[in-house]
Parts: sequence; C-alpha cells; structure tokens
Amino acid sequence: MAEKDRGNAAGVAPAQGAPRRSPRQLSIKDIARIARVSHPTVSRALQNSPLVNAKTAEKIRRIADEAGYRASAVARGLVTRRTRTIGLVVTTVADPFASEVVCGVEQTANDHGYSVFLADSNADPERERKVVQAFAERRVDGILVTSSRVGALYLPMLAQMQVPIVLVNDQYPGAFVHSVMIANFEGMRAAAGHLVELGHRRIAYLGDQFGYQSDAERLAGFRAALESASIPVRSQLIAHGDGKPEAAMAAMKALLAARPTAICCYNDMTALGATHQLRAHGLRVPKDISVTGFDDLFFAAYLEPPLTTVRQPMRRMGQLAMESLLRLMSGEESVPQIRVDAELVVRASTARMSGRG
Amino acid sequence: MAEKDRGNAAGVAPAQGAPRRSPRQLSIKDIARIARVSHPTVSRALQNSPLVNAKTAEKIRRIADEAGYRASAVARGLVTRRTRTIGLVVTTVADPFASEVVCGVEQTANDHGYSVFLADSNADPERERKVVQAFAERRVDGILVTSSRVGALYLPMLAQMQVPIVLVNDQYPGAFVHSVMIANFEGMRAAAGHLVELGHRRIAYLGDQFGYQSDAERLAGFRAALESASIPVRSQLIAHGDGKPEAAMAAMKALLAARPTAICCYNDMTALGATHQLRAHGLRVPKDISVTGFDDLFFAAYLEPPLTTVRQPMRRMGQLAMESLLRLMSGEESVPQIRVDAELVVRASTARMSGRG
DNA sequence: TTGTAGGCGTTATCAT
DNA sequence: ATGATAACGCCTACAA
Repeated sequence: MAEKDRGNAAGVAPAQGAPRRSPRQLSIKDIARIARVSHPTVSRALQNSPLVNAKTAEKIRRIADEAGYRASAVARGLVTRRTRTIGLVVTTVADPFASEVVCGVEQTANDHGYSVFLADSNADPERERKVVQAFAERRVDGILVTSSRVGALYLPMLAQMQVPIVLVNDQYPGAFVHSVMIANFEGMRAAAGHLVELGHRRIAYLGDQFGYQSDAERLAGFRAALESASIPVRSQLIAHGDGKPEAAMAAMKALLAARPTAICCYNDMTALGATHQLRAHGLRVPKDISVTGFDDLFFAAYLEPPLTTVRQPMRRMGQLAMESLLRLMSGEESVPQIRVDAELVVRASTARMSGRG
Repeated sequence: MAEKDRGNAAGVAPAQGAPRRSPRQLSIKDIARIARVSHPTVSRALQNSPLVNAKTAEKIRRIADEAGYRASAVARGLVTRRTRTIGLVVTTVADPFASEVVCGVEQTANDHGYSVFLADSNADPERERKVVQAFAERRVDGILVTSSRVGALYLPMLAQMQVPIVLVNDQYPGAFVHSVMIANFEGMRAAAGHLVELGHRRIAYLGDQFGYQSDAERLAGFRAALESASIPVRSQLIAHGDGKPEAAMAAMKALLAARPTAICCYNDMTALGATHQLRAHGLRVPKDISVTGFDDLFFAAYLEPPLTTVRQPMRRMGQLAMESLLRLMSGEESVPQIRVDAELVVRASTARMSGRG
C-alpha cells in the first residue's frame, strides 16, 4: 500500500499503456493519509491553528513540505469566497508612468499575500469592458485602475460586482469615491511659475487631449501662474498632443508659429517629442527656448539637457492606492480622495529668458 | 415564492437587523431557478453547447445577461483543473524592456482567454521563490519568466509543479528547454562592426555584470567584430555596469582612462548613463566619441543625438513566448529555442572617427 | 485535540 | 434535449 501511495510524482516514467502523464497534484487528503490523520487536521496544521497538537502539527508540516504540497488557492477561494486576488487595469504597461505605478502596486499586494491580475486596455473602451468582466469572473476581491480614459464606464459594472475600486490619476474623478491623485494644479502652477520667474512671458502649454481631468487641472494651474503675474493667456500658445512623443512633435510644430520662449509640457513623454521638434528647427534648449515636463520619469535626468520637470512619486502612489484598496477589502473605511504632492525638480532645460523674444 | 427568489441584489436596503450587505453573487442555480431549468442546462446554454434547444438556450442567455450573471472561473477551475491563467515573473516592471515584453504577453494571453498574474522579483532570489510558490498555489497553467537572474532556481520547482515554463532572454538558457532569445551575438557584432567600418579602432564595451549569458553573448559578438578586423581587444576597454544608467556612469568614468573613440553599450539604459558621463567630461557625441545601445527603447530615437542601437522586437518576443506557452499548455510540442533576429538601427550617435585618436 | 459531515459553484457522467 | 447526481479540493461547523 505504501508502495502504491507514492505515486510517480518524482518523474518516474509512466507505466506501459498509460500515456497519461502528470500524475495529478497531491491534495490535502493525500497528506492526511500519509500523516495518518484526517484532512481537517492537516488543514489546521498548515494554518498554524492552535487547535492542533504541536508535535502533530510539526510532523504534518514536515510531511507536506517534503511532499512539496501546495494548498490549492482556487479550492480555498471557492469556500472562503475570497480569492486574495486583485485586478489591475492600465491603458498600457509599456507606458513608463503606468509601469512605475504597477510596480508599487505589485510590491504592496505581494507583501500582503495578494496576487495581481494585470490587464492592458489599450485605451479601448470595448477591451476595457472585457477586461473588467474577466476580473469579475475571476472573482477578484478588488480592482485598481490607472489613468483610465473611460472611468464612467465602470459605474454600472461596479454596481454588479460589489467589489471596491480605487483609481489612480483617473480622468473622471467625480464619478468615483476612491482615488489617488497627484496635485495637478499645484504641480503645473509651480512649473509655469518657475518660467515666469525666469522672465518668460510668451509661455506655451502643450497638453494631452486624452488627459481630460488631469489635463484640465494642469492647464488650470498653468493659467493661474500666468494670471497671477498678469500675463495674458493666449490661445495660440495652447496646443494638445496625446501624451506621447510622436503627437507632441506635431503639436509643437504648430505652436512654433506663436514664437514661445518657454513651454510647459503635459508630461515627460510630451517634452521628449517637443524637444526633438525644437532641435529639428534649430532651436537650442534652454538657450532659445525653455522646456518643462511632468512625471520625472527615469530618463528625465539623463536627457541633454537634463529636464526640468514636476515629480510624481509614482511607485508610492501605486502603494497608496493598494493600501487604500486593502482597507476597503477588509471592510474598513478609507480616505476617499488621496491627494499626493507634486515636486518641481529644476534641472537644465529651463533658463532665464534671453534675446530672441 | 417568486417574490422571495428575487433577493435584493439590485441594491435594495437590507432588511432591519440584517447588517450584512453584499447579498452574495448569483450562482448558476439562481439562473436555473429563474429560467425553470436545471443548472446543468444553464451551464450548457452558456457554453453554447449544441446539446441544448436553441430557444431554451436563447432564453437562458437572455436571463443570465439581464441578471448580470458571471460564471465563477474559480469554481470552473476547480472541476476542470485548468484555470486559464498564467504566471508572469519579471525582475521589475519598471524596466522598459520588461514592460514591453509584458505588454506583448498580456495582449496575446487575453486574446486567447487567459488572464495573467504579474509578479516582480526585484532580482531577489528569495522573493522569486515566493512568487513562484504563489503561482503554484494559484494553479496557473503555465509560467513565463523574463530576464531571470536565477533561472537555475526554477528546476526543482518546475519538477513539482508540472506546468510548462517559457523563458524570455533568460540568463541561463542551458538549463531550460523552452525560451525566446534575441540574437545577442549577431546584434552586438553588427553594432561593433558598424563602428569598425566608421574607422574606429579603440572601441570599448560597457556590459552588464548581471547579464550573464546575454552579456557573454554580446561581448562575444563585440570581440568577433573587432577580431575579424584584426583589432586587438584590450581589457582596459572592457567594463561592466548593471544595466542601469547610474552604474553605467561609474563604469564609463573608469573606461575614459583608456581613451576610447567609440563605445558599445550592453543596452540603451547603459548608453543613457554612459552618454551622460561623457558630457560631464566635455566630450561630444558623436564628434569626439561614438556610442551604441541595444534594445531600441522608446526614447532612443528622441535622445540628443538620436541613439544608434540594436533593435529587439520586445513586444513580439512577448507574443512569441506566450504563443509557445499556449502550445505547450495544450499538450503540443513547441520549438524549444526560438531565436529572434536583432536589427541594427543607425542614428546619429555614431560617426566616422575624427582627430582625437 | 481530533474526526465527520456538509457545502462552496461549477462541469461531467450518467440516466431518462 | 434535459435532469439527477457526483465530483473537484478545501474550510468550517459540529460532534466525539
């Protein structure tokens, strides 16, 4: 019998006429049989329950360990109705902002025993819907969404799923209770204010047409800085890309006609494209024109010239969002709107205004 | 009775003295009761089984849809023993190479009805071990690993888990059967060869001490290019960082003593740091010194000067890895080692050697 | 301290 | 074409 119980998990060749490999994972009952106890006892021992004899527990744990037994989280999830799983949706992981947030989320989730399902939406509403449905079927305990462009779409789904949701830099913050947001207004106001102090008066704003709320807030901060210095905000000095370098180049080109001496970009990716376009036109940064970004992505400090930008503590924001979600999942209340401070980092892409004006 | 069956899923306030909200998700039995059929019939209808009357099926689907019913993938996974789930481990998502691969994997997985668990290892073997254990408990159908520095560590786990594993740019390819790798040797040989053609003879190599196999192959390609031009490879012209800008700066500094006129970097992140250091020393790229990278990350084309580099089709590699895993999971055989071509992209960071030599 | 008996929400295997 | 019934692997009463 002992012979029979051993199975052939160790990779022994299957018996003749038995083409079926993968002898099936061990279950709690297998461990129970080997340890000569009932399976509930094994369950208790593995959860370090005080209701089981210390020696027995030790023996069971040893056996389970030697056998390489891993309790099935799916079976457990079925009975406990909690999967210790969350769904994380991003527009695309390939975006450096998103991947930093994902990193912070993942670390925090793991530290608390949660696994995370990652899904790209590609900013496609239909895909985003499917992704959230998949999460619903997976019975995730909570959902985290980064930079969604279709936030409102979640409302009906949320109602059905009955799981908490937290958004990071959502574009429709009004619709949701829980979110982690950067101080868009203050951050961009600081960047524009910095340029004003350097003597610039023809300052442009290169935004993100898909940034909605974030873009609106940053633009408002930009306006506030100019207005408090009594500088009129001219519409020829405002343009929009899509948050990526390619579109930023086109938008920058259009902006050039208004001859700005400085430009505030919606984010670092936009600054990357804008700067590239400026060079193509023979303009030197910052001598001829100053440029600021937003995010402080890893490459900002290594650009030529190093980029003056507004730092977002992206990883930390991911962590904060996950911590908020953890609270909600355990039934506690959580601060609805978490607002994170942005920090202006002055580098070499901005300089005192010179000639050319 | 019908009254009673309705439950209060629609968000009706809970009855007095019933503090317990979240009325519990609908199950297949609820749908069955409403449709006045048995639950297996519902199951069949929802799977579009031909074994069920077309009209009945239609009615069931309509009811399920209106009720917002979502079948539990966890219950299904328990009985079918397949979760349609894979585990994806990366050293860190914050690395742009990794996030591109993740993107390709995720898209492909989703298109085939798989959800992906993402986990960072932070290049910490202990954490990586825990992560894989979590995957085992989650009963993932397969595992994908990117740029692992601890590949060998998987062997024993793999034996126990009995799930297929595919590695992307693994550092210990010998140990595993299935992997997707870039043509490291040929790629770097092309980059170095390009510099040789431009007349350079004092060419340095700035590698990644944690790149193991990848670094070894790229270095070999570098050597091959020089040797085929009868240029001796001097050890003072070889240094190693860790694949990131910071360490690259330090390594570059040390390399400067040997006065190279060109430098091949292990990857674009390394090139970022190396270039930054060169500027700090007043050297102009490419006038005084040429620089090449590897990867062709999104920012490479936007640097000043635009970076000459070796392109890896990262997303495509993620897709190939996932497709290989899909084959393995469905029991088919798959090409063990998939080798992807690298492409030299010549931009402006390299130029014909001038004076200063 | 331990064992017995459900049940979690599906799919699979039989009947009918 | 449909319905009973039995798993799947675990946890949680409750009983002993």
